[in-house]
Amino acid sequence: MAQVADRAGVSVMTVSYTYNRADRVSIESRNKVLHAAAELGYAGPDPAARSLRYGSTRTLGVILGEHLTYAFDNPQAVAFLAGIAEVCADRGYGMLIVPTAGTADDSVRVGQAAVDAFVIWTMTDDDPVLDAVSASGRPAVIHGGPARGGLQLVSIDNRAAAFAMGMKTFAGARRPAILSFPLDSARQTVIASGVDPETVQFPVTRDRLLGYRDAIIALGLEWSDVVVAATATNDEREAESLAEQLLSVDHPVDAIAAMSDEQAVGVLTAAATMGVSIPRALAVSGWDDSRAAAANRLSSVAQDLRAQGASAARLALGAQDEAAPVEWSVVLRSTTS
Amino acid sequence: MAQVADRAGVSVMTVSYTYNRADRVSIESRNKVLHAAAELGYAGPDPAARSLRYGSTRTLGVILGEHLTYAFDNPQAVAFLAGIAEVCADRGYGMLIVPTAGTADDSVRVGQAAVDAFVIWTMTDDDPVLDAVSASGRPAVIHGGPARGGLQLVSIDNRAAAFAMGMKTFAGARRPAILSFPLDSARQTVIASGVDPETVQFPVTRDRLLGYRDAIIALGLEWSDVVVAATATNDEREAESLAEQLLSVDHPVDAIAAMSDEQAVGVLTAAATMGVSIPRALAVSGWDDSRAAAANRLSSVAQDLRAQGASAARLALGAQDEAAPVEWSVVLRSTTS
DNA sequence: CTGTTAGCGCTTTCAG
DNA sequence: CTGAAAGCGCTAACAG
Repeated sequence: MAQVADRAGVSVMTVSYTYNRADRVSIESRNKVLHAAAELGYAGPDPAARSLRYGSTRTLGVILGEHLTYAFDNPQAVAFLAGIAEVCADRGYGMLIVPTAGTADDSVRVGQAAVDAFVIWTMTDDDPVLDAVSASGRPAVIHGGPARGGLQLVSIDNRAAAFAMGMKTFAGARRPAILSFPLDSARQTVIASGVDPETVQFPVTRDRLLGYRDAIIALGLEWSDVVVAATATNDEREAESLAEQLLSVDHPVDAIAAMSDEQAVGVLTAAATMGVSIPRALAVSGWDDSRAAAANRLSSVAQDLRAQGASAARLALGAQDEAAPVEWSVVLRSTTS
Repeated sequence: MAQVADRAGVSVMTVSYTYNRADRVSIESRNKVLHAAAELGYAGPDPAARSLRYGSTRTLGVILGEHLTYAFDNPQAVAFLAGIAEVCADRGYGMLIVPTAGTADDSVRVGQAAVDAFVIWTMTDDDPVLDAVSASGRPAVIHGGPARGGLQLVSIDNRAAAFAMGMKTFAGARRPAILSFPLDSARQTVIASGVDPETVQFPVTRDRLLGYRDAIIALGLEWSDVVVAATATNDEREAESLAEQLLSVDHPVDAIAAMSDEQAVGVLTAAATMGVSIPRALAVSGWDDSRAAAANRLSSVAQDLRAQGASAARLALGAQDEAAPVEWSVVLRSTTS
């Protein structure tokens, strides 16, 4: 900038004004500056220097709890990100994806991220990255959970929603089952019964299991009999194969509540293949009320992830008045009776 | 940092060393510093100040030519992003998504992005954002196109690949058609014949149309007879509905080359619904050789978008030796004869 | 092992 | 409308 000022025969302040307060500069000076800049290949004020001076980077950090590949594979996460992006674009903020690799460096990266605030996508309760975020002293909003002192939370009440949907899905069932997201960071495919929801590290998954358990108990069924099948990723085909297993035993399950529409559609495919009648012999419900849910006439829990992303971003960037609880609803179609 | 130094009774350099060259500091001083930092709630060196001092932000900028929602909806784009993220995570770089809104501000945002280099995902030839990138003087790698002086390019040879696949898909056909991505930024759904590929603004789409035309001509068919159906987005259902139209006329088309596997699967669904035999009455080919392609026994052009993302990121970040052309191949399954 | 000095490129403040 | 001075928080380079 000093060079440009020299060449244009003005002071640095005139150059600075030219880029920031065009109205404070005479057209004459302005032209001289722009000329000199063009000759020197100067493209405008250095963003890093500005950030230092302003004390703000005008950038929002986004931390994905899962490996980036999983995150992008997950339509819910993608909708959430799109909501964040919308707010960033709107306010002229950049959106910095902090790449986490599940190693100790992650915390370092969080500390070194040049951002004004963070939005965090679902992670485990004990993730050290959360400590790094707290330590950084920057505002942060977590989606899903875990709740954490000083960090704000944007989420539907997963437990209540799971309870509501569980009451519909499991109504009249004798052998209900749950198709779950992974129960721990090992992400192993498991089929088990009598799972203690409290041992699950992912807050969203835990809350949903708790809600389903509430429903099971309210319906007079025995939680310890309920089979929980957890997939490694949110994958339709994996869900299909698990569902086949659940349906091909002597006393097959007669209701499956899934944690995503992708999983639920996999269940429907398995049922179709095996000639199991829906919802007579098997009730099925999904989660998120995606296009796939509507297309398959699937009952599903509706929530607007995109709006939640936008809301989380606004909150992180300093909107105070947004503590309104997030809405959800149970959408009943023809896969539950 | 000065405050921490004061409180710890050392100089600022000792504080700086504590965070950057722990080995250059005695354990004693180190502890004093960390104590003081903890008391003051100091979380380590300010990233913005560092960027200024280092002359580098350790952040890679990513510019998506399409609206973010489309970009995230597109599995190819997502794979590409995952490849970039991988390299960033590996090198400790941040990944800044520059939100573009299709307005004049976009160029401003590019200029103000605090990044060392850019990776750009397919955009139109005349996008002003490209000028902003050039003007910023930072290294940039474009995926797909357009080629641009000074900017590097990572892409398969779309024209050659389309030619190769066209020769297989259209072989023996009498009424071939092409299911295309949008032909211009208006993104309108259109069905037309005799489309001039050169008028198409998106380089990737243009090159593929050129390649298909090469094949049509090589097979002795008439390009002006060939129907080009362009979808508004890369959507399976939209492709299905377009395919239904192409198949429900008096002389239905007998070969459809699509530009994505999602589109091609939509075509297969339409054919199944209408009882059209594949590949006897209708040959179909897709693009990208996704999991869906394998699952549907779909012939498809294979390319590794994730690897291309990684390669683009490395190139942007300064790898010199990577000018190797990107590989692709034609995978023939049972939807072509 | 620790400290001093200088300056990265910019903009706020205040004075013409 | 334009400019001079000061300093944002940090670290390279060089002493001690």
